Amino acid sequence: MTQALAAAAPAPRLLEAYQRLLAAFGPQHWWPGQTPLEVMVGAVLTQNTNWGNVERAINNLKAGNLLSLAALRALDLDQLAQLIRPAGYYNLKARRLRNLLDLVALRFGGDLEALWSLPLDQARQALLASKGVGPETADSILLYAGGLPSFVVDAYTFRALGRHGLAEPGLDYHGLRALFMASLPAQAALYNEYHALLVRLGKERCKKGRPLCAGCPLEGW
DNA sequence: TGCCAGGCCGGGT
DNA sequence: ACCCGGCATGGC
Repeated sequence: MTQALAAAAPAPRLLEAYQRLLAAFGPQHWWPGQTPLEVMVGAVLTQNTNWGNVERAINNLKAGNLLSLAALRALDLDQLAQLIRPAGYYNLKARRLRNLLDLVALRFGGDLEALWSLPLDQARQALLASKGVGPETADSILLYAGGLPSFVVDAYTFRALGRHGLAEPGLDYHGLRALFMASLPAQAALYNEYHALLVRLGKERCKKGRPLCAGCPLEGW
């Protein structure tokens, strides 16, 4: 009974974990990007890639005044690839960006509000239909560009929840996302901060470079 | 110097 | 249903 309850009721722990992280690290002010389009571009560019490299790529686009739907779609694939080269996987990501930009232009008439206005599941499916947009990229776009309450799961989330026993092992992306969304009120501001805090936690390293630091906000709890 | 970073896809078992 | 290789740059 006690065990069943503990396994079936992670909600209070997930909320308390959030409160601890927020108390320890403070607000993270995500996403680091000013416009919805910039956030979308960044979401693709940051796939398996350090954010510092993404910033270089985005700065290239900004420097050319290219950070608009029309300007980006006017580039040919090789030009785009060279501009985003610092972000790595640049040929691949140029195609992925093009797919996504085409989706916005052709299916939504270039109006992102038309995308955000859909029911969450439909907006998510629309993004996932774009080749190169997987679950994390889709949820990042929905949450950080669209302001919709779609929880973002990433590698840090898996590690943190596993390490601290906050979710049963073996949950996949969908399972973990569903757990968060069932455990927390559906508030974009909360999801925004929580994911950012989990990334912050993941980036924390003790001085020896090991993944678990003394003084971790979730340590021994 | 090697390893890693806010994934995703396609092909093979 | 998993498992794996490919994709690429820059920082530590």
